[in-house]
Amino acid sequence: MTHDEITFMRLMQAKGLRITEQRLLILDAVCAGKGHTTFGEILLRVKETEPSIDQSTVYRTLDLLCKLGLVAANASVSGGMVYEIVGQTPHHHLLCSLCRREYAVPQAALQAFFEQIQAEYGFTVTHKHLMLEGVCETCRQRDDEAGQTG
Amino acid sequence: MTHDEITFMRLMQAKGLRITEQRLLILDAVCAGKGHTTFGEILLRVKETEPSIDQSTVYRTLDLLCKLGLVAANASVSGGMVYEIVGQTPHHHLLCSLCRREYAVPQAALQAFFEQIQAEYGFTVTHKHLMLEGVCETCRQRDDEAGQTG
DNA sequence: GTCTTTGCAAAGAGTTTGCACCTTC
DNA sequence: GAAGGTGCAAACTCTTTGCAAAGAC
Repeated sequence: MTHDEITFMRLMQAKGLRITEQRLLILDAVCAGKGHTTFGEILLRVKETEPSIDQSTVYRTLDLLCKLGLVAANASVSGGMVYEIVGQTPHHHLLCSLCRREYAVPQAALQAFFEQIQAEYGFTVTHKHLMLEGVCETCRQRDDEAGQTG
Repeated sequence: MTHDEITFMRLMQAKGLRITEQRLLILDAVCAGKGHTTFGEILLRVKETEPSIDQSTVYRTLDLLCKLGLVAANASVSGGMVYEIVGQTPHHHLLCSLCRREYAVPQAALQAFFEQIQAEYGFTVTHKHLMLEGVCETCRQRDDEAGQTG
């Protein structure tokens, strides 16, 4: 069990909601994708195991999982939605705009920054999955080398 | 002239593109909305002056303005796109999830944080319009009071 | 006069909804 | 057995595209 299946079951029972094959499959599919997973990827993965599953079920279930706080939904750059399991430790992401790779950043690294915003603006940041775009070290070095020699 | 209309004209002429009534109107509409403006708001504002304008024109023009670097497009939390004039000074936003109000934050306030990310992760943040969700001071105080008395 | 841009309409993605049937508890 | 969940199909929103007419230079 790679994810909080027990948390899921407990939450469901507490709310009088049914635990179904489909819901477990969809939760699994979100877990299987490290980092942010697009809707299409989740649907594809779920359909591998159970082809009869409908996209409306996936949408409804993802919505439910978000409300339960097990999954976080974010609007992706391309317009669609991306989903991610909310782990024990809140964290954020660095997305390299060149290689499209994602790097996780623990909440601790942003804590000081959030506190500064709080102090200066009285604004309490509650953002759970911040996505910072930029250029990663690998890509930057590659670019630097290309620039030097050219 | 509230915005870089001259910059716009110069850019257009340099690229051999036509300066039209519609394009000026759409640029105005993006300027008129402080902070992030949704597509719907822009369309509405433009239609007030010129009802015959079509949404496809607005989409095409916004796309053009983005390519010219005059407007920045971001995926909003609700899925649609939001647009904003790219000013001289880069800045970011605090979005209150309770009152939906937006607060601008100068780039300077985030500089130290971006440098920390650079130092710790070798990652150069290039994000131009960061959108941080949270709770603003006004809403937090209201909630605090409600919580105390209740 | 030429080439770009526009409005219209229709198509295309992505997402939501209504409903009859099925499943979980 | 009752309440909730699923699949199907259709609707709905947001965005893009093709094309003939209109407009900028």
